[in-house]
Amino acid sequence: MSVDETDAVEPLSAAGKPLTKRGEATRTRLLEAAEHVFAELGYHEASIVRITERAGIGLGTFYLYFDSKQAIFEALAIDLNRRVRHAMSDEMAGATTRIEAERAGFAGFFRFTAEHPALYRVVRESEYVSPGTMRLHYQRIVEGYEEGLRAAQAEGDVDPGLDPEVTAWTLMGIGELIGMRYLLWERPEGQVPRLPDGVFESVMRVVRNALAPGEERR
Amino acid sequence: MSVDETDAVEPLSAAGKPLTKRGEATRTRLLEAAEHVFAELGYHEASIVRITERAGIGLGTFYLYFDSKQAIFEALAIDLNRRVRHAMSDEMAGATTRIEAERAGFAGFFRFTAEHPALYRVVRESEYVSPGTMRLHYQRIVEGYEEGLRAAQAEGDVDPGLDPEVTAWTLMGIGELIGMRYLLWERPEGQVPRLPDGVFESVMRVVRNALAPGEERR
DNA sequence: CCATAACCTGAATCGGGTTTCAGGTACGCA
DNA sequence: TGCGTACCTGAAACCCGATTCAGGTTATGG
Repeated sequence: MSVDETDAVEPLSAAGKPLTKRGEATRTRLLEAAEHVFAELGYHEASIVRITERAGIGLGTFYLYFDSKQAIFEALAIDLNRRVRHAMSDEMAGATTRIEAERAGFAGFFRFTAEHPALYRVVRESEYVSPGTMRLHYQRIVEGYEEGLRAAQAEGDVDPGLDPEVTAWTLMGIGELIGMRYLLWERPEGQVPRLPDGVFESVMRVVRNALAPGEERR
Repeated sequence: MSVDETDAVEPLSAAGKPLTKRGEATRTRLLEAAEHVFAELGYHEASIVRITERAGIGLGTFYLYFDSKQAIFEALAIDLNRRVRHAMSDEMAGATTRIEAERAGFAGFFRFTAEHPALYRVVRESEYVSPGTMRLHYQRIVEGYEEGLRAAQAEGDVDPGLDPEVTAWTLMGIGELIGMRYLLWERPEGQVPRLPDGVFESVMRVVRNALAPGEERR
């Protein structure tokens, strides 16, 4: 699951110039503020003023770092995408079988979702704000997934009759709706939620069934 | 799968008065126009003027039928929800085994999605416009689903180790992302798209694997 | 300790869309 | 054919926030 290739990160100003330490810090504060504000209010209710206020920065300063409201939204979406993919692949690092990898990947995804509800809010809303960005998000996740499934099929870990691309999309769909239902809808006042163990195990059972080759089942 | 109980439909004006034939027709034209306009532009880009123009109706008339832009959006979301559930349950009517029912339900869902891309656009965006409406949508679908799975477990058609609620959400997730990817992203210029057979069969294989009790697999 | 880049500021401009309102128009029943 | 009810209309009032701009402030290295 090649996560790093895609992600060259060098912070630039709106004009495309490289930034000094100070500038970079300001840019980061804007992105952090944007994560909270967009997550709380959604794109249209959110305003630049709120973002800059939360960042403790003057309104005009915003435009030194981003061309527009849409631009910071896209930057944030891409940043969240990079971070969730890293969260997943970090977690999967030690896995030996495919099902172990799936379990770890899902765990990483759910953990990240719990800690960063903005992921959902921003990615799902990007469909309306910046469709290309949304596609990028899903495609980047599916890519690695598909690759992993194909390899696991070669190993005999996964039902060889499954189409890796389609299967990758189904698995992503499972993660998406389960996360939405059990992590975003039931959010204990101000706490980071946790997927109930029973739910996680149930999901993994569905996934195991779906992928298992031959007749194994427990 | 009790679809009808939920759906009492009697068209009212914004003031809550019942409507004559003429009024009802106007209301319907507004909803139809809204379906297209919201699907094409999304909530915020869409404007009342565009909706009324498309409906061939004066701007002011709009407010005789709906309190606000948000109100027609919600009405449309609820209408689409009702229609997609009917599409699914109609298709499932003849099925005898659970897997047949799943196949039929998915087919109905995909057909409806292909014909009414507004379903996705509106339901997914309702998360930002009217969160309660979105939850209603998913919950209403899951409800019937869960019930069906429980019954199928009793019949021995479905792995008894699965949690019906969680499983219902995973299946809905599968449908959602597959529909998005293969029906909304690849939309032949102005034609109603169709899920490639290969994709449909692959999805059904995942579903069959996921639900199958014991060791059967083909 | 000065020069010069890099960075910061927020009042004012500007554009756009929802909603209201004051006044018509069509339909159907006596 | 007259009259009340239900329906229709679009110009203008109103609200709101993204973006610009003319001019400060801070850091750094010579």
